Amino acid sequence: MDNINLVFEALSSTPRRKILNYLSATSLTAGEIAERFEMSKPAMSKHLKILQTANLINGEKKGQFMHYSLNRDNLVTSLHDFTANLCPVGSVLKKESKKMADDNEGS
Amino acid sequence: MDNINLVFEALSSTPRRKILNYLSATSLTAGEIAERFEMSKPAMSKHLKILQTANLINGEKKGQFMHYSLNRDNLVTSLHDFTANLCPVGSVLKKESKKMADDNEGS
DNA sequence: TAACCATTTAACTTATTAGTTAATTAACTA
DNA sequence: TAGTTAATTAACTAATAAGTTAAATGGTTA
Repeated sequence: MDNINLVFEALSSTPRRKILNYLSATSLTAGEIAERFEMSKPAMSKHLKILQTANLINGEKKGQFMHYSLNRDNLVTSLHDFTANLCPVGSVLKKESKKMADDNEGS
Repeated sequence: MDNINLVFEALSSTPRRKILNYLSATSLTAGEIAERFEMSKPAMSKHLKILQTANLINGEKKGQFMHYSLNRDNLVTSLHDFTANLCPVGSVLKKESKKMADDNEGS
């Protein structure tokens, strides 16, 4: 399956989007993530695998712990590429983009 | 179901994303869209309904024809809002945004 | 080594999704 | 009015997704 397909498949689940939100603050182990949900560890493990296969998160094994972190780059570029294909240059996307750039001017 | 949920649910299907691509070029009737797929009209009708419920397309009845068009605004703002929540201000999103703005400078 | 802990895999069940054909609704036309 | 066309709804089937518990894997520690 190609990447955009994997990305949208991964993002279609509310718990998976919630996982990404948790990981946007900090890296977490599989167990720490599971703690934040009312769901078994095996179920969580599947969600994490789906996110990792879509390249939206990275997993790194440290001893017996699996540390997961957000892969912002692939998330942003995937969604950006998708949107860009649907939006003719000079149209909505451009306005949105300019607005974003302007909003962040001072930071 | 809240809108972001509907949006990602709608976008998780390859045929539905393909419909959006067709509609990015021009508005089309339900029948014209169905022609472009190897799928029955009822199946297509369901996909169109899902996209409309997510507010990603608009449907307008003209006589016996149903004309569908892309709702770019909701698509772009939904994905933007989602991304913005996951990306701390001043980080990847900002770079992406600036890049987009720069790329479009001349247009 | 033996017991323990974190995580994943396997096997399975249930719910949901995506498609089909047949029937219905509504608009158009001879 | 009768027949045709466009689109949707209804009823159903098959494939997929999402969860469960039990078992396996691999690293840690007494």
